[in-house]
Amino acid sequence: MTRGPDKQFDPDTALEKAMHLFWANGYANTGISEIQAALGLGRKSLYDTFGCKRDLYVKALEKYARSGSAMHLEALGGAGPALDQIRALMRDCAEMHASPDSIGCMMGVSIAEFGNDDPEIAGVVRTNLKIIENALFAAFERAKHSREISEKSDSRDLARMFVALIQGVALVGRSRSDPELPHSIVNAAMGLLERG
Amino acid sequence: MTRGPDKQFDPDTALEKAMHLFWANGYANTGISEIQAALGLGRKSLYDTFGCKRDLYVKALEKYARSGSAMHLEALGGAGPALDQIRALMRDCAEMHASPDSIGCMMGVSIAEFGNDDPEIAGVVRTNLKIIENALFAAFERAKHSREISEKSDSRDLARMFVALIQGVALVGRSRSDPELPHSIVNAAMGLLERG
DNA sequence: CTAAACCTAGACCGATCGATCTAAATAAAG
DNA sequence: CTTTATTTAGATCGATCGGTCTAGGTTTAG
Repeated sequence: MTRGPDKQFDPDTALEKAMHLFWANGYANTGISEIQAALGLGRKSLYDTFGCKRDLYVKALEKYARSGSAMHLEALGGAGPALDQIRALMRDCAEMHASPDSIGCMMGVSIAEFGNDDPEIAGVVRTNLKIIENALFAAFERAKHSREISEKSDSRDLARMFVALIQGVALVGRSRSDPELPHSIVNAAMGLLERG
Repeated sequence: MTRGPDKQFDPDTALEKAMHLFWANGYANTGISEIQAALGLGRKSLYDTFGCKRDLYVKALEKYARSGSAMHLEALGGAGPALDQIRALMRDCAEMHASPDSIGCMMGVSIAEFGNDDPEIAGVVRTNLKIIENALFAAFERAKHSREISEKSDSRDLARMFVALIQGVALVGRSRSDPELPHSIVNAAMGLLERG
């Protein structure tokens, strides 16, 4: 039997705002007060709902991983030519990180900040990257069988290379060096893939 | 006319140790006390020699950039088949980041932590990545003219893609996911390059 | 010797951090 | 109504941070 009002805020919306803060600024450079202000919550509500700062970060990272995985799986999952799907995915990636609003990829930011120090965080990142690698692997296998790419290609290696490329694109996007960079990178990769 | 003893420590050696700390742990997660302990210096000597923490970080980042640029320019600068030089460079990169001791690339770590917030830091990173891109560009141009790679290749795009790949390899190296990943990534890239 | 420059060791300061706690307001259940 | 749970606001705590400062030791120049 519950008494009193339900939560007057949506925990999932709040978590998403926290996710964006951690994503943009990293863990150490995001203060609890900053999170509190952005979420419009009292300190007690924050701790009651999400636990300590690190727990909140893990929840935010898991949320990012879920939405990222879903996005990649959707892009690579349907019917139709696999190479087209891969190309579309990479072009979207380039487009996103060519924007002056790009803040990179939270997976990459998390790796940079935590490396392998925190086992749970490292596990979330590894699992997510592996999911994307496997989705790309399946797509490359389909592309190979339908002769869209060379049969001499190693789909596992290609999948891993494209995961690395996505991380590279996100990184140069975060650095805001030159909006042309992401497009150059993807152009080169797709050109090689289509000719090789 | 100087009086008293010369510095009883080598500033360059000390800077290199600080560089490794920042490289491994990032800026925010490296404390002055930690640096002081690693360098074996008194706090006063530290501040007299290198200024505040951020100035020390910039000096460390510049040192990293110098040595990294030199390494890449040396690998790509000599005579001989350009494609072989590129392959050797990438294999070395994979080897380095396949090690369980890999801590990734300080450029990538710096981008993840600072993004575009600190203009001076962003400038150092951008300059360094541009130097490497240009060295790769020259190598790809040579490879193209000597028919080592397809004439249809865009050397500028390829150079940028390989910079992104290097950053991607370094990132997965820092995450210590799987020692095979860096080799897979480089195998795929070199395979595409040699066939495309 | 004295004087000056550099060193280490460590106290110290103000600010900020994450986290806890209290108090008052609010809203739903009975 | 009362009761209970949740809310926001904000005081507060101990720890840690970057940075400054003082004290005392050491080495070199004159």
